[in-house]
Amino acid sequence: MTTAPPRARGYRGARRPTLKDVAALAGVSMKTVSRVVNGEPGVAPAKVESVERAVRQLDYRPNLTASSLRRLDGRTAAVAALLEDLANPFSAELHRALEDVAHEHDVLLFAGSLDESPEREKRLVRAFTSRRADALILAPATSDQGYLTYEVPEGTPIVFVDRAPSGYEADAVVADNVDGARRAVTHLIGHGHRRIAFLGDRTAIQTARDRFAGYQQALHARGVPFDPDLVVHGLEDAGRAAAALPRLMELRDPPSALFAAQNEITVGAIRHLQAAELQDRVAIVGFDDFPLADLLRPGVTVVAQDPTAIGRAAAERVFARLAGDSTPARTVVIPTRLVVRGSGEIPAPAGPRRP
Amino acid sequence: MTTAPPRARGYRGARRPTLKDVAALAGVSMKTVSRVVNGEPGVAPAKVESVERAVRQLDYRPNLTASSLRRLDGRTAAVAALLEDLANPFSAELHRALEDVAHEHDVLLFAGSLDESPEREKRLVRAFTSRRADALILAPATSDQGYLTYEVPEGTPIVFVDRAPSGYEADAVVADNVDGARRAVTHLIGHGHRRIAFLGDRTAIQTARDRFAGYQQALHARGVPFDPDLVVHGLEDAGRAAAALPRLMELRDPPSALFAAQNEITVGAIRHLQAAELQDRVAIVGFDDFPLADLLRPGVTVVAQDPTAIGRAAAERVFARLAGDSTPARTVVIPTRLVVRGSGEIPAPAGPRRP
DNA sequence: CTGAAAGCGCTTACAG
DNA sequence: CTGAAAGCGCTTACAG
Repeated sequence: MTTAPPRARGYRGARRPTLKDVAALAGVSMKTVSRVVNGEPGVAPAKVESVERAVRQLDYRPNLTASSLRRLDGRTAAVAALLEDLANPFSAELHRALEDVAHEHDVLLFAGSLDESPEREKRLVRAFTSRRADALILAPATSDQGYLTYEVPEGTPIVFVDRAPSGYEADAVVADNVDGARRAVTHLIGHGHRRIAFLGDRTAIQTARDRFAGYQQALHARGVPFDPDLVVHGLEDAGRAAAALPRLMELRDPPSALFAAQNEITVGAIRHLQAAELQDRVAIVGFDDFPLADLLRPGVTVVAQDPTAIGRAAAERVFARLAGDSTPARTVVIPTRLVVRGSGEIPAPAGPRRP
Repeated sequence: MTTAPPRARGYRGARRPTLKDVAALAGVSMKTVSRVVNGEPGVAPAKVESVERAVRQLDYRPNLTASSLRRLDGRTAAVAALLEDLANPFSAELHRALEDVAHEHDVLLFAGSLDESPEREKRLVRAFTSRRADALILAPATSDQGYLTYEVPEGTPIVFVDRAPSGYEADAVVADNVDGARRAVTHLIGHGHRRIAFLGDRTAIQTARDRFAGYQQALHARGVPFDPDLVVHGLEDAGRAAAALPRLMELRDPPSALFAAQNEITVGAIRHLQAAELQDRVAIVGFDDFPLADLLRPGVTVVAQDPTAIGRAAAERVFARLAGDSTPARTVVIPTRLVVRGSGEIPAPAGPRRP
């Protein structure tokens, strides 16, 4: 209990007043109070007045959980967002964009981090469903979301963000990962690099596989040989990314450029490059923008996703579905943008490598 | 509606099954199903078995909003966090820490950004209260929270984070803003600076005033004259902070050091220093750490708050109150930490200023 | 324009 | 160990 000072008015310490209490004080039926509280028309002005006075006097606040229980549509005006990690700037910006659109619709947001844990995803989906969230926005950690079929009622829209669904048909808003990665690597090739390392997250993650595919496609398109020694998967955080670099840089024929396929990986790689004083000699392009990328020296060239646009688009799909849109599931692809800042334009060292 | 494939089992397209449906299928009373679902002891094993079979067959999921409506304690197992801006790394980390503790208690989190808007704060407090959140965690945008007395029922704990309450008695978890600012400025004085600018947020914000007080105290303690020309308040974002610098640097007697009293302000100031190529000549210490502060050149010296510690402590207060702790409201002060990285150790230029 | 009765999906408070 | 009845705070579906 917080030790609040005694209340100046209204109920004090007693149970919260209910519709019934307001009705009794105003001398009308519960139904009339309900009409006034919900702004329904067709109530005599005098009764409206006396209900409003009673509401003020009692500090009455409607109980939305009770009203949603009885309402036919069962809406709770709450939507759940299940994202990768709310502390990561990508998820945080996405979350903020979702909040802004939800706020326009007077809808609140539940939020949860999945941390790449399929179990956590299932647990949270169930928790939000039990609380009757009106819709789910999901950046899945599972590789197959077939379980949603029996876990979530059909009336509850699900919109996937960042990662496309698998085993379940639903709207999705994703970045063009293959194309973005291709552009990043093509950019490096354009600056003369032929030894380009791939630094990626766990291959269980679809977007990680897509970015790897884009990397391979870019090499192939420009006739740059693919060398598995330059590929590192499974870099789950900045620390592991930094730790993976020494081995790469000590190869007989080390990479002259790095493609870091996720923001944490980019930061980890740069931390190592700076520690080894290689930041002006080894080129790097990252996938995902991050705050302050422009303030590092050199500035960090990235393929930027637009988490705000992704979030807004996802929220718009949610509210379209809630408004009754029953067209087939669609996937919205948000394009990426190459942001040139310096690190990606470091040229390959001149050498005998190219005939 | 998402266009899910036909369900393999359970209800399909029909309404969700209820306790009553399970009871009918299992051939027991609703009360028995309730007992099994809630893990209450004292049900014959055979009945447990047949209830569990019916639950699986129907894909029954209890409706938590209904159960919380009827329960005596009325708990919804949801807590609301009203923070400054979920996209700001400080709020995002704080939010994540809250989530982690809540998750340990099987409690979900509602989240909202206040954007320094008192109206938005009141609207969201009401929205969360209407949804019967079990507790509120609040980084207030209002200057007086007296309205909480009649807006939030006494049984609902409120814990303030980052900013202390005013006009309302409640637990709070805050950083030591005065002391942190004092240490930052003392550190700059220790490197010979006597012309130290203060770059602060709107003075309507208590923490902004506290940090300004710490700045003044440090000057006073070391006998450095206070010059109002070196003080800029009202810097609401990085852009305004950057835009405020030219005027300062063009003073007849410009500052040799900056104290940036918030992370966005620090970033804005650095953006200007880099653009003007002053980053190696003008010292800066920021309040609040931020990601990549160590990777800038020079590294950015900051007085770091610990948003994770603040969040954990706040969540712990919440769950202590929910568990029945009725001791007087307390304020937990989380100490700050000076993190030396280079920008704060740039010495004052030698000059005739000091006798 | 207004209200009495029933019911949303659960748990409580009993009685057996 | 089990269940029938009542009720949480609202809205629905009526009837007047």
